[in-house]
Amino acid sequence: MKMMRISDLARAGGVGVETVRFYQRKGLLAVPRGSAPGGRHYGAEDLRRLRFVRQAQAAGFSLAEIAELIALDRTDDRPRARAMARERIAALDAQITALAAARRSLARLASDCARGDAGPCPILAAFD
Amino acid sequence: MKMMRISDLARAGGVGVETVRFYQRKGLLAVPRGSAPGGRHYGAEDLRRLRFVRQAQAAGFSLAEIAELIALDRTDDRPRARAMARERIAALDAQITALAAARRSLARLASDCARGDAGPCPILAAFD
DNA sequence: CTTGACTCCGTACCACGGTACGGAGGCTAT
DNA sequence: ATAGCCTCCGTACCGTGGTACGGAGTCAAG
Repeated sequence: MKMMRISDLARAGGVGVETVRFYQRKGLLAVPRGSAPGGRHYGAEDLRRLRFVRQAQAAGFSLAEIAELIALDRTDDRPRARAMARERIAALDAQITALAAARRSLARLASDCARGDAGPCPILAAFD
Repeated sequence: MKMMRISDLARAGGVGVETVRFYQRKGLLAVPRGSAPGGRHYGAEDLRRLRFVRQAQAAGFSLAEIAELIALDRTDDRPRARAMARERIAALDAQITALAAARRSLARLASDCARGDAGPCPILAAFD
């Protein structure tokens, strides 16, 4: 687990080395202790953070918001954390609803455009 | 309905004039017949297209894919239309599943970080 | 002690989806 | 007929989230 180099961290997190460095610049990941050049580079905590960033992104947070969440974690600012979670949940609900509606429209489109069907394949009317 | 100017079309479609022009450049919207400068500019068909673009975007299609869909509509290419719809549905299913999972994690986070609660508010562990 | 693999660091570049700006010209009302 | 608002058109710029590149340094193995 210890003595990970940046390339190991990147691989473990499922991203590229350049992406790790990009996250470091954005303040999402700590840059390894300036000294200790030959010793440890990254540890379990860094991987935890990297995974958090990816998951939070999947939840729809922007990198700026994720930076804020990390700061909140350090300061243990519960009210703000709660607020951000609630806001995001509301946005997620709206998004899920919209995607489900789009899915229904597309399913209808796919069946209307069935191979060899004589009826119309009204792509432009798909979302009416 | 007739004699819409670009600003009317934009308003009706819920976008800015510059966005309409951007879509025209991308081939998503027809640019008004070069002649007839004082006469009609845009009609119901243009608004239909504009609305289609926005809905298709909401369904997760990129603008390039939307351009392809419009071309498919003109050529009535059913197999391809079906394939694109099916592909998008699969992506949508994956995305909806991921968002629902994220939603659950956030709901747990929000309740764990309840105001005044003495327990931990483990933001970084939210997605474990 | 040189080669190769790796690090750090800065800068530049990319795709996507817009958004803004400035100039030339046209329509309409005063 | 001139002001004001609109159109068209090209070009430039923006934020987001990366991705690539080139140089300088370090480290271990051959």
